Amino acid sequence: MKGNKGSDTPGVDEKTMRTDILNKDFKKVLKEVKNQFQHYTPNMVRRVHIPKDNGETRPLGIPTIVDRVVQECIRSVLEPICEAQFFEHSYGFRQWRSTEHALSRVTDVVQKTGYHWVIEGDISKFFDTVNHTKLIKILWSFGIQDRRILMMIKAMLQSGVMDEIIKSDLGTPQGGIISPLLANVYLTPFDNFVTREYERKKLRKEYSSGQRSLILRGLSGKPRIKPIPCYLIRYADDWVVVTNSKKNAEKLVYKYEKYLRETLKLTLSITKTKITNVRSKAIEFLGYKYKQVRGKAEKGYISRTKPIEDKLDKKIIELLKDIKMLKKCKDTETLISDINIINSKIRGLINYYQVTTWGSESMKKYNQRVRWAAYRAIRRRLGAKSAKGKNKKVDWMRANLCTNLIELHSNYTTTLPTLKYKEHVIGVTDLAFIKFQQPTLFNQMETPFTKEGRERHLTRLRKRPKQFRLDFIFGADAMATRRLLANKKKKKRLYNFEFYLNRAYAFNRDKGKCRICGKEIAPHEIETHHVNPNLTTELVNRVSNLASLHASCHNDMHNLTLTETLLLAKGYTTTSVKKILNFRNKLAMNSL
DNA sequence: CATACACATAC
RNA sequence: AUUGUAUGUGUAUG
Ligand SMILES: Nc1ncnc2c1ncn2[C@H]1C[C@H](O)[C@@H](COP(=O)(O)OP(=O)(O)OP(=O)(O)O)O1
Repeated sequence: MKGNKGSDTPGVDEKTMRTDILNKDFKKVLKEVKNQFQHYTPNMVRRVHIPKDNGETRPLGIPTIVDRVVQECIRSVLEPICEAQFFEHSYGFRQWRSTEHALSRVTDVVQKTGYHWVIEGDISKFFDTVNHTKLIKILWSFGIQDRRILMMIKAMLQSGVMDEIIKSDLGTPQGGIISPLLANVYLTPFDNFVTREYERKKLRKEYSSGQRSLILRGLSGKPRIKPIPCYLIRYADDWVVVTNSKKNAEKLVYKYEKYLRETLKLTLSITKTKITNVRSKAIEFLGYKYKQVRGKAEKGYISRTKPIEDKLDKKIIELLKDIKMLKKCKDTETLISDINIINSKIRGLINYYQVTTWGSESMKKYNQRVRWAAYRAIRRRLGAKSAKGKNKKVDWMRANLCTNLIELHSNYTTTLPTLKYKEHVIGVTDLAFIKFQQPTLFNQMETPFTKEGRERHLTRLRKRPKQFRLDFIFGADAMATRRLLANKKKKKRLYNFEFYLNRAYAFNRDKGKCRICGKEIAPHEIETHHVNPNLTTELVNRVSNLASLHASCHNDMHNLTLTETLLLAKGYTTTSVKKILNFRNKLAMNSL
């Protein structure tokens, strides 16, 4: 939560993460949060309207920091329970799943089944129309039946909006920490409704299409109509169903609309819901366009994906505006840092669209405009003569000669607008440096909620597992924490809530070893030293200012009567002594 | 190897 | 000051 951009944006009270959690006393914070769980009365949410992409506005509901903490507590226990019951091809708001997975699922289904009639569904004002009582019932059906938890969730949902009179029993705040989880819970019955007749039944024989008899016999022996073949891919309230004919698509839309309206009290925007033959027209999903086109070989179709043009258009216009602002930079240093920001914006766009087969073609349309805008803006900033003569500061340089983004730029000899400053050659990166990456399907076994799933994840990313269970060593009831709390003569300013959090990260960084003697530290002897205790409250407890030590090493380091020779006599190695002296030096220097 | 902080995208 | 969940990239520090 503290890493969130909004952590210093208050709700209806004035409280922020920095002033009211991190800088506060550890025990006080714990107590305040625990108190919330006695009789939970959440604050109202603060209403802020932000512009949406389509010109309308989005009403945010910003909870107070304490309410965010409480919501996070509840989210973290509910999530594993819910996850086990979510639909496998729901990709929104879920760990380790992404838009890329959703997109590749769509193309994969279409390619392998040959079905090319697609329904694009859109639920109006989704978060704002979630029905509270229905939601609680669905949670119950998920097996979440603890009255206390359900009452707290109900309270969160009903805590009205500041400055708005009407208290309704509709909606979960856009901005609430549990809202995305609740949204997926709420649509799970819909997932089941869509998939239970066909997709779920066919799980074992995935994709084997069309060759079964038209009539199946149910248990009663009564002939049953063969279910309409259909596959659902959902991302939050945005969903796509792939089926085999226009007629069937129409039937399904009819059924789905009725179900959503009658059972979930949601409106399927009929005007926005479209039925498309992806062999003749593209669908739009998650910022991507997708259609099938004839392949080079006579028969068969291949997938083509690309960015939605007008969305990309808008982004590029924004980008060009930013680039033009470069000419207003105060000095060369801010110019460089602004170029880096421009570069990360360009990289961001490339990164999102590199999974599209036609991404490169789309980017090339804007390429030249962006390059020249950048060149002119930098030249304007530094004056016309900076682009003339032998040692031009502003110049076109080959990408592989730039000193920034080396890993990327070294693969290209395209010229880029560059700025030379000291030893650096800073290039404005190019939209055309987009390289198609085949989007991957989500591996259903790879989830953070099982031991095996976590292992698969680590091996795929070629990472090593975390060595320590930080919550065991540093949790509120852990030995190291109790010992610290028992220590009476500690300075309040240093030992605030942030310290309790960050000492765990420092310990992990130090690999559980003492920064003085290099030996492992057992849980009962961990102490965390402030390298420079005189920094401001915001800086003292940064991980970079903390060092994990043995309690004894820590003591000896602070005990100035122990001279170098006495330390050696005590059995410290020469390198350990050096480290002790180093720490002492830093303390002495900074206390001046 | 780790964390923290910028940017991007989806909803 | 524009909140949240998720994904991805880059830079910096040890
Ligand atoms: N920036 C955001 N912050 C918080 N929640 C968001 C944000 N963007 C989207 N959401 C959540 C709340 C939305 O109800 C839900 C679906 O988003 P979206 O389809 O874009 O709008 P919407 O369903 O609220 O209105 P509509 O589709 O009628 O325009 O995702």
